[in-house]
Parts: sequence; structure tokens; C-alpha cells
Amino acid sequence: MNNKNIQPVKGTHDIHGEEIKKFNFIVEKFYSLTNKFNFQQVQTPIIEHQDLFTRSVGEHTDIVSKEMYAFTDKGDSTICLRPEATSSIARFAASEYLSGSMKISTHGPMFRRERPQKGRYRQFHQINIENIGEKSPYVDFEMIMVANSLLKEIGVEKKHFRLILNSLGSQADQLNYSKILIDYLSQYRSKLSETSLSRLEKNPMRILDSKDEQDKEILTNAPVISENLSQESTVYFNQVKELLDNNGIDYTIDHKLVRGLDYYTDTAFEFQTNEDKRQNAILAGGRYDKLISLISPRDIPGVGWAAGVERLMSLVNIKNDKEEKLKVLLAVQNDQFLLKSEILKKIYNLNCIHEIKINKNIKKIFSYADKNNFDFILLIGDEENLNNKIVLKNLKTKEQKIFNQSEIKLDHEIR
RNA sequence: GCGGGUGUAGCUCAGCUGGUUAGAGCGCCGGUUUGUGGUACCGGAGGUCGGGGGUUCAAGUCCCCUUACUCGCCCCA
Repeated sequence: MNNKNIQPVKGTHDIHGEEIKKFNFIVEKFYSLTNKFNFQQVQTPIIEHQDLFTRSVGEHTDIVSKEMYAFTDKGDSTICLRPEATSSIARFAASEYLSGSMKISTHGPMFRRERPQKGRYRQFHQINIENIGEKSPYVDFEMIMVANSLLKEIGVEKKHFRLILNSLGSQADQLNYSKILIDYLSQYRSKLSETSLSRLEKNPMRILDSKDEQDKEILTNAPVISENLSQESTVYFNQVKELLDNNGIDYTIDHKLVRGLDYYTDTAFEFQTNEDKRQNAILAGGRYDKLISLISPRDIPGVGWAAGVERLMSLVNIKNDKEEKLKVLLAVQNDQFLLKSEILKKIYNLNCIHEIKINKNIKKIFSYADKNNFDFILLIGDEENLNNKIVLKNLKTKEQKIFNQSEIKLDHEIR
């Protein structure tokens, strides 16, 4: 027999105990907040056509080029586990969008085949909101505002995170700026790192994000995107900033903030924690006016963000919430005593947390109840079973009574 | 894809420069207490020391390979 342990798949993990409480806490806060802003919940499938992401996220991005879980279906279609949610929501919106502002909230598991480490998993969970159909500085501001409130709401202190902001400009601006950047960087070809050199052709703006020391040095005098934006994008960005200023949301402008997904235009933002130097991006997003046109015949603007639930969990402390309901343990010394007993129906009808324990050792029963913080024990031991009696003990007051099983009124006695 | 660290009981870990029968705490089972919670004390079960190879009279300990986990790089939430 093969009785070796089967490990969870690399980079995946079971969420349980205190962790699942944190997880649910964050997701519940997320929905209660976004419901207030009239976001409508949508659940999209976990599997999608691979095309969806190559066309939206971009085939040269790491996410698509090396981190996708893709497989061929029994038909001939190439299916993948979604690496992010925005593309799926965009697909949904492309078919369902009517007019005005379509506000969507969602959450669920995402999959990226990366090397796992602290705060980074192959299956991880995101909460997302998207606002599709309306382009306005207010809409961008509102997304950031909700993000900021959520962090506050789940108890992440203001001093533990910061908001980084940038504008990438319109698609035309990005093309224009890329050329300027290529011109500048070309004179340093021999000094650029290998990855930056390959990006020079495919996606020059990503070079701004380089962690290479020499690249960073070269970039200090590089032309800045904010000085190469169209008038329209500049005004737009200024108005987003004005709304943030007037509503007390602090931010830092970082001209080098570029998102790792190709579809972003204009406003880009990222909430970073200073708790953890490594995986410090806890929530990130931006505007994506051309995304829907990449995957459908329609051309609809949008803006959105995603936050990593596991990363938020590491910043959240929840107080040990007191059980509001009473806990009742029905203990029998022999499972045969349950066969004809009326007591099961009565206990199932109680508005209490209840558990049935079968153990011949009375001491064990009480010890178990004590360790697990039960309020009451209902006991049918060998003696009680003989004449259909049942013992009820209040473990807090230590008061103990004996009843006939058929006569005991549980909802009257347990409160 | 590339580096570093770690794999010993169900869990958390000791185990010195190789040297008798591999240890502790927690948990579990039983007893002191015939059916009443905590504490204490006593006893018990439970290990191919991640796997394979090598060096040696002798390997949990040293060397090589492999695998899993973990931390970091890249990248990202």
C-alpha cells in the first residue's frame, strides 16, 4: 500500500483556523464596502480561453509568457487557469454592457506558475472592483477612494501603507513616449541589462521598472513620462490628483510606476506596504481604456484594481471574536443510545452550536468540553440510558439537573 | 529559470569534533480518582532520522546525487 503523505501542489495551501477567519473577514468587509458604493457582484469562471489573456494582458508579459497554467482541452481549444480577473470582467462587460457606468465587484482564486515565496503563491486570491463605461477623473478617484477605505476598514494602519500614483497617458502618448525613451536608451545599449535590452524592442516602458543598479543609474536622466503627456491626459491626471487632495488621501507620484500588464492607460496606482520589503504591492490597478477593444469589437473604457487577499491577511489582526451562540455538547457513552433517542431532533432545532460526542470515558467527555469551551453538556451515560434519563450540566455555573429524555425542553433550559 | 537554508514521533524541535538500545515538550491513550471539567504525578503507544548512493570498524551526524518545503532574485496581488 502506498501510504505516503500527499502534499498540496507546490505553491498552494489549505486555509484554515485563524487564517480562514482573516480571509473571510477581508472578503466580507470588501463586499459590505463595495455594496455601499453600488458595485454589483459577479463571479466569472476560473478557466478561460488562453487567448483572452494573450490579447489583453499581453503576450510579452511574464504573466502570459511564462506563468500561465494552460492545457489543451479534449476538443482543440487551449484553456487556462485565469492569472487575473480584470480580463474576464472585461469579456463579460463586452457582451453585457448597455450604457452608463457598470460597477462590478468580484473575488476568487487566481493562478500563476511562479516560484513560491513569502506572500506569493501559485494559487492566490484576489478581490477586484471594476468600473466600466465611464471615463471621468471622478471614477478613477472613486476607485482609489474605495481602496483606501477598505484598507482602513480592515484595520491596516495608515502609517503601514502608501499610495503610489502615476499617469501612463493615452495609447498615443505611450507610443510617442516609447519612441522618446528608445532614443534616449539606445545610446546606452552596451550598458543596459539583458532583460532591459530585450524590452527595448518589445515593451520599452517596462524598463522604467528595472531593479538593475546600472539600469537605474541610466534612468535617472531619462525623459519623464509626465512631461510627454498630451494636454488631455495631463488635465485628466491633474483632476484625479485634485480630488485626492480635496478628500484627504495622501499619495506619492512615481514617474517610474509601470504596471506589469500591458493594458493600462492614464491613471495607474499601487498601494504598497512598508511592513514587507519583498512583496510590497498589496493592491494595484489603473485605467484600461483600450482593453475591451482588444478582446471584442466594442470600445469601452474602464478602470479597476485588484488586491491580494493573502497579502492583506498578513497585515490584519483580528481580535478573538467571542462566540455569540452557546455551545452545547451532547455526549453519549455508547453510540447505540442515539438510535431511538428523541434528543437529536431537539438539539438540531436549538439555535446553538452543537456537537455529538461518543466516548465511554466520562472524564474525557468533560475534559473535551472544557478545552473546547462548551457551555453545556447533555449526557446520556449507561445509567441514564437504562431509564431514558438525561443529565444537563451548565459548565459555567456547574449546576446539574436530570430530566426524562422525552420531557426535557432544551430551548427552555439552555440559554 | 537562478541562488541560499532546512527535512529527526501526529505537531514544534534537541541531538556537541561520527561512537552502545535516537531524545524532549505538546498532543493522544491509560492510571492515581469504578461516572464529572482544571492542575499535579505515574505509565503507554507512536521513528525504514525525506529518498538513493558513497567514505568508514562505525553515519541522524561527513561527501555526492535526488526530492520536498522554505527564503531570496526575476516578476507580481
